[in-house]
Amino acid sequence: MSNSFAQRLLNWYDRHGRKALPWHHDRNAYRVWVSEIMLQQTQVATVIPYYEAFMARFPSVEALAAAPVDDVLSHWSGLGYYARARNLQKAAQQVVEHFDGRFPADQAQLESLPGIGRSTAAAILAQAFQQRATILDGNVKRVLARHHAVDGWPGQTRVLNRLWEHAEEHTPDVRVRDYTQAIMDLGAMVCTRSRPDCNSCPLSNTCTAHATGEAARYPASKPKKEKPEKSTWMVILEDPEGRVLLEKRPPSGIWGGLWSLPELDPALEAEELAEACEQSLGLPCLDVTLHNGFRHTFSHYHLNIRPARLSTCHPAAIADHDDRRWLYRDEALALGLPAPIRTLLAGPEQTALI
DNA sequence: CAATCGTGGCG
DNA sequence: TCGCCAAGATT
Repeated sequence: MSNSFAQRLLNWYDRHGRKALPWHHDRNAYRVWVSEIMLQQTQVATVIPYYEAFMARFPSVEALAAAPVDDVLSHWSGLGYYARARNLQKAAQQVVEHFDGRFPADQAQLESLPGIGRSTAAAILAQAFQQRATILDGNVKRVLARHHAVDGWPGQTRVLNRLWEHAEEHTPDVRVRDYTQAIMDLGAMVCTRSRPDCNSCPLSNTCTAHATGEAARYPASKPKKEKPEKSTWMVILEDPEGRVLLEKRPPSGIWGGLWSLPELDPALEAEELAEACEQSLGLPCLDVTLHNGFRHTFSHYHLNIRPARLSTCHPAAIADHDDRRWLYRDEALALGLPAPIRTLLAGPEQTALI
């Protein structure tokens, strides 16, 4: 099968593929696993600096399992999808406890670990254990949707199953590790979302979409729906020494497990902030300054953040607690904070009215 | 099955 | 400025 789909891809990979990414050296299951989790819905260039810092701090599955969860989250701060970080540590603890610190070379056992689904388990099998397994990420979906002219949005189960079938049938018995990297690289470098470079593609001869000049039409885009607008008050409560109050967010939901500024009811009027602050936080509010609001865009809604800086007297009335702490701003920035909160705490003071 | 979960880059 | 979406998994 010297001219098979897989073989053409491997020949292309030998010349053009990416072989020097940070998780490509000292390759073991732990390093591959961490990279795969970080790379979920996250671009390679974004991941690289996070990966380097994370591996320096947590060089082994044992180190990760034993670390304080806030430490793990702080290394994830800014990456998004924070359930990945919490699941990562849970899985590390399970690997240490149930598998004696060694990742199982088995699809079902890998999928039993939190945060590892079908594609990630396959990636670990192929990349770390060189075992035949089939991945299906965004790149592979795009390559296969074009090559086989698969109609419909890949978010639909029906379409997804068809893509999985194509992915399985192309997976070779030899050089699976390189093949897995190859098909992702082709999607990232040649079969790109916009302006695919079909002239450089080793698969164009057999590509159905290319034959009809419709490569750009695949895969079908997600049906669009309106994004709801939500609002919130984010309160910078500051004591005379410049310390600010942070609260640990509940483990699930947006920014789960991260620290953030206290939130107040979005229905409140600006004039009601002082009283609401005293009631919900139990501290006297001496002064209120409103700042420019800004909008943070999520994948499925927009959050209008209205910051207010409140001053209070010395906070000795409230001792630090597991989920409530007074911190200087540089200390706060060292915690796991959502990106908008980091901006708010680090940014210049703005005094314009909302 | 559809909704949820972040952020930054890019056209 | 804005919509789309990226090495998906979970509920």
